[in-house]
Amino acid sequence: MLEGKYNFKEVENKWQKYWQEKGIYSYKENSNKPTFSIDTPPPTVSGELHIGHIYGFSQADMYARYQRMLGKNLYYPLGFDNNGLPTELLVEKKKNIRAYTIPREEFTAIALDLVSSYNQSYRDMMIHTGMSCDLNLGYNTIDERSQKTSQKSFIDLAKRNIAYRDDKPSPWCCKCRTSVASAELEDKDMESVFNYLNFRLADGSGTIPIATTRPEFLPACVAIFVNPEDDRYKQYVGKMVKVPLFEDIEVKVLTDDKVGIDKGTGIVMCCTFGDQTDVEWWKEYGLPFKQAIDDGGRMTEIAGKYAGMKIVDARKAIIEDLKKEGYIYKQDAIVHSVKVHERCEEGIEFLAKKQWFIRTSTPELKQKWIELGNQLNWHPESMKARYIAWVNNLNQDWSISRQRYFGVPFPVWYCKKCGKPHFANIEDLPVNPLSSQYKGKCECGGEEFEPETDIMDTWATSSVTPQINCNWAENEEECAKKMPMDMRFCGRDIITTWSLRTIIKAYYHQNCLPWKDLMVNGWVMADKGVKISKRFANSKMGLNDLLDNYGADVIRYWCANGAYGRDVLLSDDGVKDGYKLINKIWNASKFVLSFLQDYIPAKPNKILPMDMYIMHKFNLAYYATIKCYEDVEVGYAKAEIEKFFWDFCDNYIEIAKNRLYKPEIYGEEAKISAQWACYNVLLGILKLFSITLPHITEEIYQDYFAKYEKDESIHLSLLKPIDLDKNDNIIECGDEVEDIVSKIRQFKSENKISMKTQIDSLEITSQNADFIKSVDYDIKAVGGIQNIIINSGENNLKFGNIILDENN
RNA sequence: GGGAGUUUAGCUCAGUUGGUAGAGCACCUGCCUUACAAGCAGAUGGUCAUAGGUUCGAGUCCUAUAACUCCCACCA
Repeated sequence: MLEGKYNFKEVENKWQKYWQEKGIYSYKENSNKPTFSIDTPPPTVSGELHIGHIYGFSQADMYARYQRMLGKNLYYPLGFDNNGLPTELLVEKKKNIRAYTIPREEFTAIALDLVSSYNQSYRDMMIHTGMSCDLNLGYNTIDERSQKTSQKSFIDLAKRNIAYRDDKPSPWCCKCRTSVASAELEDKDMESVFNYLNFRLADGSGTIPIATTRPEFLPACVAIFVNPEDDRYKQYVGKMVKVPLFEDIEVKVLTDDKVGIDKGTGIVMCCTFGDQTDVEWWKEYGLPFKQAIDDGGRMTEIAGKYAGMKIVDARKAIIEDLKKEGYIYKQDAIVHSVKVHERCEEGIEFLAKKQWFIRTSTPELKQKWIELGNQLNWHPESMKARYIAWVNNLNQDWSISRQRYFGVPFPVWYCKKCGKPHFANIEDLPVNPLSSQYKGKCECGGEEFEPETDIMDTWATSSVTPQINCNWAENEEECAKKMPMDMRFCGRDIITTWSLRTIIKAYYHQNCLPWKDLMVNGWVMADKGVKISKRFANSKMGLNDLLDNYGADVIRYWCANGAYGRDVLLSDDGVKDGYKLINKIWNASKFVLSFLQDYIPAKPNKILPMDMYIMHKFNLAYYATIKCYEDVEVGYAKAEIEKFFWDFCDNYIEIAKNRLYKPEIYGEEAKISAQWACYNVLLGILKLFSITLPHITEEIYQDYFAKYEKDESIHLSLLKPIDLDKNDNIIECGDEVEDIVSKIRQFKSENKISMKTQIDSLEITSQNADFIKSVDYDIKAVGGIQNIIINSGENNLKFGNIILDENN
């Protein structure tokens, strides 16, 4: 029997253990139930989980629980993304080491060790927040199965010439010492200086003005551009110009309409490579290649006396010298936005290095991605527009190689003689080319091979999670049967990366969609415009504190907030809201069940009108709630059942309790009727609430209902409406009774008297006089009315005298 | 510059196919009522960002404008 105050800590802990021990959420391999498979996004192991993760996960978990309670067998794994740069950076930070300074095996060992302790804490947190994934189905993106899948994917694509190797210039982070994909870049406003330089014409006939923020690129200057329409500079086109400080370099003045006439001086220097435009010009005009900056962000040999300096130091020194030599005629301080690497916020450079790319950006392919995007069910629908817009703007192939250490190696060796790549056998995967040899000969006769030292970007693995889940690496037939998976959820920030790339891989490998439905959740904002992130992990709003102060059910209640896909502002007040509901559920259940202790549920011969009414009203709420879940609107669903629940407490229980308390007055039959209604409605409410609030509902279910309902857990029970005969007017009539009760309360409130104060008479005129007559005992009891007179006619109430208690 | 989103009560947000503006919180007035004062009952509060248009009728549809947010492009 439920007693005392609700102790969420004890209760949540108890059932979390029970669910794990009993395997309540386990996937049943040989079940005859239909499977519902979820491609859970493996959270990136890069620090602490925060409320932002839980927000997206718990909303998806609610949809998963809904599917489970429709009788489906859930394939609902929880993987972890723990390879690649984010994890490597975490290891470097936590262990205070730099990956490139120690042997790779050593670093990997340290990383694996750290990763496993983080996995454990992530898993625990998922359990503590009431997630219903099957932890036995998990994977790590660094484990053997994932590596095998990623490598197989790579070999498959490379052999079909969909993956290719090229040394086209691509974004490079000098701090992380690796190439990065353009999708991993962010804009950041930086203070800088616009330097106006006079370049001298080679024929000594004068100077031309050029403005630059990056004078350290002068040694890599390969051309000068003006706009062909710019009359000011027409006479210089085709002339040679000496590069300041590097006078023996002479470059030609060319024209291109990408040059903005009113930007800077209207004359641009093209260097290899200051930015994306330089790359394009270099390609288009076949300009020479000069590398001024190395992997680590230092000046190269060609920078002469500046060689070896860091970029910023070289810039300072060069500006000094330019001033000394009289090249600078003006300097303007500006703030401009520059591309930075999202992981470390360091400005990126463009370096030409051999990288592996996957073809994604031809017009035909883009058309395909859009077609596939249109076949996918997006929740909410509006998120599709972001995807389509992104695909339309795709202009670069996807670079997948990274010059880092902790990740999936490329299973490839290059012939030392001709450079041709040779791939590992699929059966041998996973393979690390650094620790194994290529066994074979090259067509050119070469017998010596060089292993690839790069690793794959984390996205190259994260984009094959459906294939990992569906066992593609081991059994292609099984995978073909299982794909597309039913559902995937992710944050709106990774529509462009994770979703698109997973769609691309599924298309290339299985020629189908990776999933049927995609749920895209919004962000938790710490403040207007500030996304919550790991920085907030240890704040008052950190997960541990929230769990400690409020418990998982309250947090989940908060997560089921409003329209799906919207951002939400985190505030203490907002989180508190759920506490009230939990408390109410506890008290109402405790109260109702106290009248059901000696009751054995069975349909009674006679069901009283208001009892019939509340069951019909529950069914209405039931269907409304189900409709919301069908629409993947977990917040609306919660709101629907919650609305009904408060109505049930404040109106129905108030009516029923008189009959439950006093069978000697109202009769045993009236009590049994109310018990039947209470049993069914409370059970129904708990089941629907169990999706949002898995702990308190399980506690109440196990305390009372389990012995009759026989399900091992409320979470394995089936959602269903109460079995009732059709009854057309019951809702209208019952609502009118509630309305009359409400008016009685209003009357008492206006007269500032207690609700229990008696009124000697009430004259009710109603269009449903017969129904009102049939429940007059309920109205009398709940309203404290001594005599009721009921007439047929236009709805109206006439109150008699208030009977004042002389003791007051 | 291109695209997407947002703008409704003091705050956080709902508002389906056009038909009398809603909830929770806060505030105010009452109520110890044999589950719950973390409760109950009731009241106050809105030119639905602005300006036009379509319509018998617009928070909702159309056009324009403004502010904020995000994505992309540009950032010499």
